[in-house]
Amino acid sequence: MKIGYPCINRTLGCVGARTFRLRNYSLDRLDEAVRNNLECLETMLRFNVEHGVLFFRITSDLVPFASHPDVEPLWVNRYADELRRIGSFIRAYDVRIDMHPGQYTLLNAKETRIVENAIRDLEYHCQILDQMGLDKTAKVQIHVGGVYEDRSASMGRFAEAFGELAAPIRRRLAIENDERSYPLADCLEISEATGCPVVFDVYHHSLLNQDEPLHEALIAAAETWEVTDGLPILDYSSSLPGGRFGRHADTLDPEDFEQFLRRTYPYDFDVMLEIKDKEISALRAVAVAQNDPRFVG
DNA sequence: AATGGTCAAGTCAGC
DNA sequence: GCTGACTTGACCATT
Repeated sequence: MKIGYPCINRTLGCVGARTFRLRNYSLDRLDEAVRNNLECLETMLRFNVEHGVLFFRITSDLVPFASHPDVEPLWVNRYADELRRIGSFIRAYDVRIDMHPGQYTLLNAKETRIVENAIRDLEYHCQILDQMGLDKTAKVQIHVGGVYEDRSASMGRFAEAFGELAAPIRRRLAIENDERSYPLADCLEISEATGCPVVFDVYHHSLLNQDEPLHEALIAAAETWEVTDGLPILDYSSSLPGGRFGRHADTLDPEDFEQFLRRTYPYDFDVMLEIKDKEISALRAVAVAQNDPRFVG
């Protein structure tokens, strides 16, 4: 069990997701942003390794606008050396990596233009991981998408689009249960049809479920992972006290996390903490997990 | 230097 | 049919 956090580290001074407004786009600006982002990524990875955090989500903004038609042909191959070097570091310290494209990446959209954009976006994410020389345990996790007033047809469109993806993309994908449209049971059904592993989001599951007990849900999700996919990934967070539906907590509640570790014992997985204060919570989680025989840091 | 409006993209609820 | 929430960090124009 490795513990990780997504994309950003506020303890270190660097900004790892520098971007720019598209109207201000230039090759110089792109270079400046990407070189800065890669340097910061390396700094964050070093910090993580020093602190027992061996799981990390790389931001989708690593190369801003990477799947934009004007930008895409320029960036591929442009940063290959840097990506290879960072990849070597990741492999040397056996760091688990994932990426998580945003809400606009919809494989099951009805409009072909949207699906095409989604595929280009997935190509970008996979290119980054490929150029780092990472195997398929480095996952790109996405949500199933919209319901479009017909759940089963929309799940069918996802499975169909998935089947048509190029192999280098298909092998990296994982689907995650969400909190408003597709609960775990739907993801498992899609997984059955596609072979795509399921990232189990504990918090989403608490908001949208079919009353499965935690350990049952955990086992079912874990069974969708082949050995070559790596340890199952689990997204952990809790609700913001007093916050609106679905809001993530500002910081880790160590007692809640300790209870979570107890309740999931002895099942093994890598834990991504989706919590606002990022590395602060990750370090606290690492401290809590020190006594757990599953923990690797 | 600080502030607040705005930013590629889509869906869905609410009017 | 249209508008705004969703969620959220960073950019950038304005002061």
